[in-house]
Amino acid sequence: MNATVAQRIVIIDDHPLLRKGLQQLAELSPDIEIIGEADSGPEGIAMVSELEPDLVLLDLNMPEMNGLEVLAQLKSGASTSRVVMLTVSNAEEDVVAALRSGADGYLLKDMKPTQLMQKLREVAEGRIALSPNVAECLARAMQAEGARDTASSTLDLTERECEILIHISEGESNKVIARTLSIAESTVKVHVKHLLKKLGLKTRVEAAVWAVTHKDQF
Amino acid sequence: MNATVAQRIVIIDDHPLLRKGLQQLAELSPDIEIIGEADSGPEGIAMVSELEPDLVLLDLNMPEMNGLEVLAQLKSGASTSRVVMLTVSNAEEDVVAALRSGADGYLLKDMKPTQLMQKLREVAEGRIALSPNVAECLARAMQAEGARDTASSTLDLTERECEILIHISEGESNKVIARTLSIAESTVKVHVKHLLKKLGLKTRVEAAVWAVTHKDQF
DNA sequence: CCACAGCTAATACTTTGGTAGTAGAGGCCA
DNA sequence: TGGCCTCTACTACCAAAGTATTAGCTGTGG
Repeated sequence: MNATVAQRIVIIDDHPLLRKGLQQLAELSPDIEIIGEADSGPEGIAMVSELEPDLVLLDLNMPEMNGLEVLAQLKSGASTSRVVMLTVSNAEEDVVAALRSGADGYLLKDMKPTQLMQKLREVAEGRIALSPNVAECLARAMQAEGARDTASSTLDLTERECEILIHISEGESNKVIARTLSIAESTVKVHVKHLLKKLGLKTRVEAAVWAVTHKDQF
Repeated sequence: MNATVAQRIVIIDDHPLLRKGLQQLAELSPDIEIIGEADSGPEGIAMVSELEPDLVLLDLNMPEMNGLEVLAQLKSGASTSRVVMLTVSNAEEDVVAALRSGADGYLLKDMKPTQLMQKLREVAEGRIALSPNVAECLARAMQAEGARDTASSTLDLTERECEILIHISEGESNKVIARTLSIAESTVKVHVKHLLKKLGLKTRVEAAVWAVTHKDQF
């Protein structure tokens, strides 16, 4: 293949210790060369646009700027670098979000060093690198998504309904909601009835629980 | 001081990369020697009882066996090793729990290597090592604790009340709860009234929200 | 201009929730 | 044994929630 030239890699990770570990590992692999390290998102983005590495290893959990944001910026910019997430989180949401945002791989930090190097070589060949667990995780996410599509799909609450749903989730009664919004209680009831129908629920208690567990997505 | 002999250290952490980083670091410090590595709690406990290191570096988030459990076992056993948590989490609860369980330090993995080494030397001198942020975190925890003592303090729901609270948080009506528990609706009402009083709430909606946000702690 | 969607409001009615007080059965502990 | 707690259950009453129907007022878009 194209193993004649070493892969040029940039690491974006706020953990110096982990960066040291990767460096040491790279020294043992002639086909892999670490040409830059950044310990924050913004710094990493700058470095990537300057060095144009073949591969970016990107941590998900960083202070200041989230890894997913960094990923989005890298992928929306002019860079042609491939980006592999290297993180401790194998939470479904993170995996799915990363891949949706165009990540070229998702590896967990608890991999064995030799496995990790192997995966990086696979990425160089154009493949998508996934830790073993992550594949399973993806499968579950797909299942969950399927279930969701059959059930809900209609999350088109009006502004007013959203507003009232929030008040419900704070334990307020129709009367109180009416007072704080300066409308009649009967009006609040109408909105409540509508939002219950739209969410496929039967009582405000279910609505409250739904609201707190699905916080941001409505 | 007693810097004539190198500190003998055991690392318990499931991240090989991080262990490599620490090793490399230790090679540069003549007064620190890593005599063992374990990538799981049980393995680590066995290793500590065998090697009797001066210091144990212990990760908090590990599969199989939680770092706090490992800490508890180490501290309850015959070992005289000092134990320092080395982790990514600076969540208040974790810090507080670790120190309560007898940890001799709490360091974050995003420390600079030189700082880390310095902290380890401090531990050797009998001091408690804390990452800068952690101290602030502790202060907040203490404040929160004070507030809690004045406000709640009475989380002594009976088994039945807990059970019913869970059903409420799943949106079930008193009637349904009664049927599934095979008791009268009037009895359910009694339990609901009691748990509302104990939690200082007014409606089942508030109770439902409280339950989902405080999930495990009741 | 008309149709449509969203917000408003009212009335009337049923169901559910929450409070208060009383009370019996069983377990636990001093 | 007597006191205390938990779980059970009832009655009666009032407040809150939810349903159904009707309807006026806006603004947007075909």
